[in-house]
Amino acid sequence: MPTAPLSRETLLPRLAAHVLEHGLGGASLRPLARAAGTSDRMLIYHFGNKETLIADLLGYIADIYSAALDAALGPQRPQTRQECLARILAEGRKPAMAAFLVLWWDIVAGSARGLPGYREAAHAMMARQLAWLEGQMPEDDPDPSGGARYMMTLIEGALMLSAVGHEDTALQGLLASGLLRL
Amino acid sequence: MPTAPLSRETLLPRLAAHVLEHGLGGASLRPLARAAGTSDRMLIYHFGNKETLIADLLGYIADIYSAALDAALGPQRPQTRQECLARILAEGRKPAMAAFLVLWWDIVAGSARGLPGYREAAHAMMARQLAWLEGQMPEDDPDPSGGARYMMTLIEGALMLSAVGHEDTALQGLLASGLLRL
DNA sequence: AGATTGATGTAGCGTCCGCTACAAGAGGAA
DNA sequence: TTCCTCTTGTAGCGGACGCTACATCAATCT
Repeated sequence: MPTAPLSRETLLPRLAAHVLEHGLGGASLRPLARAAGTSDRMLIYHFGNKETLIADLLGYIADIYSAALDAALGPQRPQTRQECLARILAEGRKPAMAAFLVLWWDIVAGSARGLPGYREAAHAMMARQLAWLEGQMPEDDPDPSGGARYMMTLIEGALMLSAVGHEDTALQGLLASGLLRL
Repeated sequence: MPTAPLSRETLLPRLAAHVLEHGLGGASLRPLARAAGTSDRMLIYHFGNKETLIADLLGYIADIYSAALDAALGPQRPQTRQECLARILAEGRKPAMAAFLVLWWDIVAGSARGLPGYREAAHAMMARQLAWLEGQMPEDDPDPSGGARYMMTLIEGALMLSAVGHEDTALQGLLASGLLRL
């Protein structure tokens, strides 16, 4: 049985799985290497240094996030903004999304602090989500661009409030917006 | 000249200043101690262990955040939701707020990940901000409670988008909400 | 006075960190 | 064959980490 060749491309999926589970903050070379079935020595060999590894990893995670959004596209568009929001909230409640969200706040924090690679990855992921959301807007919506950005702002605010235990505040905020019906 | 006595109370302000500048992620005992004019040995002596130190520090930061909000209360309430939002955005653009915001995303990330003390501090800070916002709602507002939560959700979403370089998306989202006029 | 307690310094433990030096094997090129 | 390059293993460097052992000194209490 030949051992699979190791390269950036074969390593990144396993590294991504590890940070999705354990976060970016405490991600150090030796645990990452163990999760990827190799050694810290080889991670440095393939990526040059840890900073590049993390930047590449963030780029890869942005890519698989895009792919997940593509896969989530339903066959037909919602007919109202309310329906659109309901779909998105349902999407965000999927269990696979939970790990992603925890990692997401790591990325936002790194972006706000200016860590190399974080802002680019976060920006790309949001841009992708915005494009996806625009594609999900009702066909007869009077202002799909503004509407998508409005919903985006609301959704991200609700997610943040939920992350700090203010699910109720988020829920009432969405209700008061008129975009959510119980 | 007698040296100032060291205690949790005298240490916390200096520790808070340090994490406001350097973040929570890389906060380790020796740099924290240097910033507070003492030794790692004494930090452990006063707080027991690092986890308790961070939890106490987060609580203290939540307190000074509350005090900052109190100080920001204007003499008279705004008369419309638009004016209310404009005030809050102006508040958030103050330079002192910038360091706070960077730290805030650290706290949100820790809260999402379940680190001890983070969720409590984040929840308290959001609760305080929500109360402040309710007090800022126009006196004749038809639904101050729901309106405050709605604006809160929008504002936090806009802050997050700004943190990842999507200031334009946030701006257009707020414009599309009708709560912001240029 | 003698004993007790609290606050602090010095030194160091064991562990993890990112990274490197060095050697060795495998496979292709001359 | 003889190189040479790519890939990998082993070992370890210097430093930071959280934390502890131990001693000291001043203040307080009996």
